[in-house]
Amino acid sequence: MNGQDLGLAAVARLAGVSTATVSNVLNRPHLVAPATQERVLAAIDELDFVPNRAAAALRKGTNRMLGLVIPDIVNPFYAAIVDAVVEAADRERYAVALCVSHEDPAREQRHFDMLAEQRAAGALVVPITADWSRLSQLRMVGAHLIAVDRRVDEAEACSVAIDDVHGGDIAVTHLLAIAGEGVVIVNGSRTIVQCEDRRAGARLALSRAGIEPDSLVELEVAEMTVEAGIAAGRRIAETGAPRRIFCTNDQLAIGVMRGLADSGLIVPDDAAVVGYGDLAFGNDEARRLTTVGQPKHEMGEVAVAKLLAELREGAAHQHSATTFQPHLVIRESTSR
Amino acid sequence: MNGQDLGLAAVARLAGVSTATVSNVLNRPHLVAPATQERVLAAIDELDFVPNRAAAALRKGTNRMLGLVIPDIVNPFYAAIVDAVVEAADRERYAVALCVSHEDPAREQRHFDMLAEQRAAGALVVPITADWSRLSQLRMVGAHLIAVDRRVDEAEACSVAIDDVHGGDIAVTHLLAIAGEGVVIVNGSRTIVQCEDRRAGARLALSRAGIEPDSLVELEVAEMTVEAGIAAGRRIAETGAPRRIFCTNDQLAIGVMRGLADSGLIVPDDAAVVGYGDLAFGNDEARRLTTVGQPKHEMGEVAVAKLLAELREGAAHQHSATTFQPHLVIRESTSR
DNA sequence: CTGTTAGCGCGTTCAA
DNA sequence: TTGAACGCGCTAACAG
Repeated sequence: MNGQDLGLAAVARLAGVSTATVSNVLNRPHLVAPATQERVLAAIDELDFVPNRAAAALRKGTNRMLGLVIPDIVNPFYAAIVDAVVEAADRERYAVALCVSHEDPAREQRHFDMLAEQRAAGALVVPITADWSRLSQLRMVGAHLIAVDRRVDEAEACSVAIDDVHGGDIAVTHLLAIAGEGVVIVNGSRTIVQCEDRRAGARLALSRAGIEPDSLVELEVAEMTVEAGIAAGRRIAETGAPRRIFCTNDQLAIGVMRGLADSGLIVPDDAAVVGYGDLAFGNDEARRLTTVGQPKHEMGEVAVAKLLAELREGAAHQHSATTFQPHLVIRESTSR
Repeated sequence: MNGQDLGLAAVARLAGVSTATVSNVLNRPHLVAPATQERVLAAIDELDFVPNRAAAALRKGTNRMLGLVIPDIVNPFYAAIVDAVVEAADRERYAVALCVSHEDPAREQRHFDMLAEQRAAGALVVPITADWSRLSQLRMVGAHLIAVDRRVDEAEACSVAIDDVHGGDIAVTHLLAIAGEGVVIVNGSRTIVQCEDRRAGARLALSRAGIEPDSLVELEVAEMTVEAGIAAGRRIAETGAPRRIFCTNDQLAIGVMRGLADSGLIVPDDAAVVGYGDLAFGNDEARRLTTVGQPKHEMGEVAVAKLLAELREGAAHQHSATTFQPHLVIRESTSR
């Protein structure tokens, strides 16, 4: 056990072969005679040889590493994506450089620069703005990019995203099957794409059911938090708004149920509530909430798969955009 | 804007200087005359030159990258640590290679191998076993290791950890100041170090108050979940156990409050409950829960600081173990 | 202050 | 099937 690091050469010397042969047993074992292989492996073991990826990266111009750029790691939605990506990458022996942009474009830019300098083979990115051109520097050095949780023109790049319109659709379609009149949506700002899409889906569901979409009662909240949900729930109870309620995330839904309870309205008896996200919070209210589940893990896995495919295919590669369909997770909050 | 990558040499040629000078303006600008610097920077800009870290890493034998090995990323406790680490590393222009061991030693080993091959400058690791010797391979290639959330002998390595004994102590000391008789602890398996430590702290608090530690009523649960907490809460209500309750994590505490409520016992009027962790769940029950807060962010930051210090100091470095003191976050669940 | 030079460890020709 | 030799892009001496 020595701490020195003489590289292939030392191994080659000990095994009585050339460095090329050592390199071959490591990377293209089929080209080396079994006997030689064994000798080399023994030498590697003997010397505790650890291949130097930096040298390989320099030589090959690309590194067995990929970047993952997300806006926030504490958010369980992104955490789930990170989990999936890291696992898929690990399976293929890729390192994952995690970058958290915190919604700061300058920081995001620095991350791209860094990944470019590392000669990362590619990057999975949840961009904080729609300005895809900022990603050009990564492109330049041959890195490949996949947009995650964002749909991007197939001329630009591969992307994976979740169909939020469909999510809103199935949520409200489900509500419409429950006895009652009218539907209310508790939504965040419509400037957020996801919020707008979920709303569009809700209206679509109404239309399909032969109901005027404008009859949808809309409650917009500034922050999509439990607190805002509570306030919304109270307002719904007080104003006699519809008792079939679609909340565009789970926190809002949990809050709404509380707000309703404050006014003596019990879910699901007096009202039906659907949330969105199906995030694993530590409480069991979430376990009672009917919600729209997103295939986060699958999205992460496919993102990695797309990236690796793009690397493999080279110039022949055709970008593709995959959209995942969310699914309804039916639980107590709508069981009447 | 070309996609080619001719390196320092191209920049040097365009700026009419040598490669060494270009390298200097990048890494030691103070050694270069301002005028020259400007010319070089202009050339860099002109060619969209992106330095190649792999080459630098090869040359220097170490990479501006550090590994972060954790058991689980979906767990908000680790997510918070990742957040802190990534931010601190980013500030120093270090890339962070995230590895998730999923409690699998073989996988953890692969991660270490990979980090060694990448010639990561160091790694922060939450080891899944106490077998510190397995980390020797990383050591060998000059990587430096910091143990996170684990206390390690200072002869071995630097470490950062949280004093769970103290956490149990302050939790129960707080409970003892509330009117009532006896204390019950709802705890996970004592084979888990954290659980055992929190219990020890609880007993310590009793002793200090002149109470026989064995009077502590102990409820052990198999899984530290909300469900288990509910069951425990019911049991407490039924058996007339003490109404001053210390739960060794927040999920248990939330469950206990529910279980008590099922039997008509209202917190804080009929019982006082303290949790542990102060994790940001999406519900506001957590916002009402008195709990033991852990300085997760600080721990992550200090871990990075220790690593960078170790890198800077070289052979002169003395390992150190820092223990963070948790603090009580007093909220409604104990306000009587 | 700047240029010259010599590798860092590896992968990949091309010959043998 | 194996070996010799070159160079990937950069940094660190050292010289000027």
